[in-house]
Amino acid sequence: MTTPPAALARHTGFLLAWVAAESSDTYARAIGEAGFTPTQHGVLTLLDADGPQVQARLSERLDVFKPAMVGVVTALERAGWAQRRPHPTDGRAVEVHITDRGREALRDAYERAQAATDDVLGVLADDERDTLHALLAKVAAAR
Amino acid sequence: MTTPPAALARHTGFLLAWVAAESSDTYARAIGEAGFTPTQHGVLTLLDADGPQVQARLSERLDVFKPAMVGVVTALERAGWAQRRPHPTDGRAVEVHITDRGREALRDAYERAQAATDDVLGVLADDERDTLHALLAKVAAAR
DNA sequence: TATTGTTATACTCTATAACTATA
DNA sequence: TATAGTTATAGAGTATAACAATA
Repeated sequence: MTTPPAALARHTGFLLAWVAAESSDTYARAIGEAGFTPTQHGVLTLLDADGPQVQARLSERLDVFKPAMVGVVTALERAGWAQRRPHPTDGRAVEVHITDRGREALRDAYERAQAATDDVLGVLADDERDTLHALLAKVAAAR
Repeated sequence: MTTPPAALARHTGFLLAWVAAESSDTYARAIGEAGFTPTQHGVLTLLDADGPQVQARLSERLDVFKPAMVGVVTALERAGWAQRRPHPTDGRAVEVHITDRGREALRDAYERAQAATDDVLGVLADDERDTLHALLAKVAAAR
């Protein structure tokens, strides 16, 4: 698809979905070149930012079902980007840790993701882009 | 999920995807109550705005694969919202027309969709909402 | 009795291939 | 040779149920 049909572009909700789809596709392709799926990238970003976490918490924060998270963490472990370790106090739980190689891969993916976002939002001036970000943040914070 | 993780909300691309997902879910639920799937709603909106169209064109404009469009149009036909008619000049093609009942259903769905968008974007002031729309439109037009 | 991680399974959506009839 | 609509089918992604171990 090149550009959205005028009849649909009148609705902000449709525009939002359309632009997000373009953005998501571009982003997914970019981090895919770094070896990540979007969910894997999300998990690793959370581990990097907020430290080791239990799978159940990752599932909840990323809105990914628990059975799906199993495969995601296993994939990250096989790539050498994360490690499962027994939880210190809760014998049921598993703590997921990011590795040094995981942090490296994350930096690589970050640069690619930035380039992808620039590709989509590049038509906007810097201040327009800031405004868009602020508006979206306001909507997100209210949910 | 309640609100997006701070580590991810820094990226405009992620925010876009997150807000769009919220918006799409709310929108899909709203028009679902009117009996539509999002794609059915998109097809009928195009037929209403731009007149009868061949399936191949609908597929292209909505970025839906041709085999999927078959089922969508069949569903619209069964609901009495659209009709397939032989194309006047091209014997291979089928023209899809919206019916009066389809227009009625569309009006119903439109009100529900508006309410859904209001629910998501309601935190924004009117001028902020206009700004958001304009920025998204600018990005979409540039693709 | 509830929760964590897991396996198995079902279901929906998306995508490809291939066939027909027309062009 | 190419295109429109269709059928069949394969595949990815998503959701549910149920189980073992632990709380």
